[in-house]
Amino acid sequence: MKYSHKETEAKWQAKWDETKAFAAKNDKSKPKYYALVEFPYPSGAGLHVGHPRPYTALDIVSRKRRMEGYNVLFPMGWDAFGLPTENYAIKNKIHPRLVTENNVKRFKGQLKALGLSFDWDREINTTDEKYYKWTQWIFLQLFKKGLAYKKEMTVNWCPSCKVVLANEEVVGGCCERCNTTVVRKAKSQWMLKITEYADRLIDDLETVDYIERVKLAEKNWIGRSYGAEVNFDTSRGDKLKVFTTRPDTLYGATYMVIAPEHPYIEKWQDSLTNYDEILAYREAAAKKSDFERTEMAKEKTGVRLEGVSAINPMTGKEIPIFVSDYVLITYGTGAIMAVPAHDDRDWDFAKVFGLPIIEVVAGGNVTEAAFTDVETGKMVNSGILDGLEVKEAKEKIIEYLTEKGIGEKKVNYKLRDWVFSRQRYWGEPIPLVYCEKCGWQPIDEKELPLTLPNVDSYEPTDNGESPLANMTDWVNTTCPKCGGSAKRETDTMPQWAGSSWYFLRYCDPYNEEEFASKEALEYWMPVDWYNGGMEHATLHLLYSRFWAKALYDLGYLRDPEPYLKRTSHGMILGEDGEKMSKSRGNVVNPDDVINEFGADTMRLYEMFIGDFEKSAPWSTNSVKGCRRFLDRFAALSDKIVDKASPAVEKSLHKTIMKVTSDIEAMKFNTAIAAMMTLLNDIHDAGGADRETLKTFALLLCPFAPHLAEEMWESLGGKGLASLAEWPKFDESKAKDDSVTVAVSVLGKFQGTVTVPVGADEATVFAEAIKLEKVIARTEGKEIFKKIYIQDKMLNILCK
RNA sequence: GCGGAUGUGAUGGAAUUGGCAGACAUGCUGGUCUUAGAAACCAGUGCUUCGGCUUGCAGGUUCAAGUCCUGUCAUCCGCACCA
Repeated sequence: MKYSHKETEAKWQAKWDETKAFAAKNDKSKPKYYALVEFPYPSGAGLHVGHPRPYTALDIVSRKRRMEGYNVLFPMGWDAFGLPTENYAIKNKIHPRLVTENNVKRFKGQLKALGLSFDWDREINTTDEKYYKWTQWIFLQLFKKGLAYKKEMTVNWCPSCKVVLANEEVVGGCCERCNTTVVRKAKSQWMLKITEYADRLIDDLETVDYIERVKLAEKNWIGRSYGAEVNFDTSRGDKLKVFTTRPDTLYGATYMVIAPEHPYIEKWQDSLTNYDEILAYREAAAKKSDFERTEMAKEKTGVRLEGVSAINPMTGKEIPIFVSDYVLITYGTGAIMAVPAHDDRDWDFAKVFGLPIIEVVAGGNVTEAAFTDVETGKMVNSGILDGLEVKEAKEKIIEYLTEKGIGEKKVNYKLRDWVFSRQRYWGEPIPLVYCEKCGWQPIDEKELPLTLPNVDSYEPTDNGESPLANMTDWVNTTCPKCGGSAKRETDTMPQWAGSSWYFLRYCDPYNEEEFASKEALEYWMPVDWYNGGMEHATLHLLYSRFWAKALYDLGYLRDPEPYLKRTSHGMILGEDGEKMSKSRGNVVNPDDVINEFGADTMRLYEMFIGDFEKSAPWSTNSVKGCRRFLDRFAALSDKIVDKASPAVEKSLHKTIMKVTSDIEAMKFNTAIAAMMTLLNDIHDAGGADRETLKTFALLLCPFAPHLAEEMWESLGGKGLASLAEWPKFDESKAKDDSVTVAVSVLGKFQGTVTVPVGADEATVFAEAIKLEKVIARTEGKEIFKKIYIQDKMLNILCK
């Protein structure tokens, strides 16, 4: 059989489409399997060779599941709201909807060319009104549940995009999208209370099968830490509250620090003799971006509050209070007790300001550096805690503080609430109106979707309002509660909104009454296997788990976790080993590869390139190797013999075993290597029988489906290979009858002997002692021990 | 600084529980075919002074270490004053 990838691919893609071979049926008699890949943002650049890697991997899993008899849901859609489209639209004066349409068309064509077995009948698009109706609806449920609130806050502001960015969108102090340095700006924003779910987002990780690094990334991002809140009396007669994870070191607190934005600065104004100096420091801190602020981390700065001091509750000593930007207003209480002997930052600060460093945990040398070890030290200079270990001291002091009413146990998180407002056009309108009398009111759910009006210009206004703010017709409305005049919210939702629940919509994509029917959700959810980028572990993954939990709490979902299993793929790098980028000029275009070598080769190579979880550089030469394999496979149809040799039969069963288990373990590269070995074996044997080749075609089908179908058909296979039964192996046929056993003398390898499988030590030894090298090594020596691992090795010890 | 990962031939990478390091592929060398090239096919391919030596480096545990332990170096990624 001559292999022409263009013909073969066109033929089978058409056939799959016609027969709707991969449509997920609502057939509840079969066990379901929901495989999910992250839906792409349809950018103008088209598909990138990085995209097909995760898609092909889960396509392989999905195809195998279908062949194993599962009812498989493997859907695809478009996460199409977002900044690049809007920026492109502004620049080229095209409506973002049109830009999106074109990009989707391009992406879809490219994905189809890869022969991915998506159920295109369930395609969704986050910018579709019928879709974002439900994004808005879910937002309203969150609002009604008290999970959305408006807050005046300093936000990350990108002066170029003129948009507020979430912390997660700020990379190295710069806008994730345009790389402009981000500044801080006060703005009233809609926030979602993801922090209310912090504990559950951590604790429920125990119930799911995520790869460890994803769990760790989420845990670190949420950053839960246990400690205590302690109230310090001040000379003003009020109390200054701090959070600390080291209450055990309380005796060593020799000063306190508050954040520049701390409200007590105003409160204490009349007592502060250097108020102007403090205000000047605050202003200087506010001008710095977060990035500059951390850049300055090496040098500690600050100003002492003259006129107010605090009392260490354990020592009774008066201690000074400082304002310094190394304390953040957004974490804990915005104030700390400083223990320079046992905290690096406090130590640095104390050195700059000549503050006392009092050791309270023995074990280090606090004149040299802070001693922060919590495992080995013993408490000293600590009154009631003396002699205790750190852990014991922590418990005892918290008990004491609680009893005296000075403090209490407290848990804190690094996770912040989610800034949910964007001053942009191309996003879901937030379905709320503001009434002078009634405050913020949700619009009537019957009015959903609240659609994006057409505007003349998509550019944000200079004062940072969304372009929608200029649409007075749209903005002015009536209050759903009192009927009086009211104004719509003109901010839109962030790109993360649509992707926070899309996996639910796939279950029932055309439902106009609900975001998905309970029935569909209960059949398909949760997602059985979700693969996606590592970069989403702390963003999309966390957000969508949060929404799923909120919907669960509201009774819309049966399970509190949306994904049973989460895996992550490595990046595909350029041939030079660097990240692919236009500026480096090392981008490989998938269209070219498909055109020259075919989709099957592309798929195979993407999987053969290396360990799925690790990044790997592209190599055009290696692509050829995959094509060569397919050519040689196709040529097998000319090498049909009546009966396969025993060697081929054994190789076949070994390969079925290997491919079957490797797919489950995401070891696609070794699965392919196993099939290459089978091909070599058949080749060496001069061919194989029809049934062996048919089985081979089925094994290859998830990886290179077009050629596999062609082969299957030419060998007389019935129906589609893609829907045939997954091959079974016979373990007894995969077993070897004889095995080579390695022989060592004193741990050094000397040679091998071939013995029947399961041979005992005496048999192996009898053969081994005939080896020349073994004779030379053991001659005239006393053999005092033999170590034999059945079927593997024999080690002879002599002296 | 903290957290995570990775170091194996010329290259991408294989190698359950410690048990023949280098599967599979690329590249390279030689050959067959061809006027020639490409393709295809066949043979070879870690290094070696032929004793041996080899999984970043240095130790250790073990009959046996790429794999376990200690230390160290390098690279990549993420977070970044989170008290």
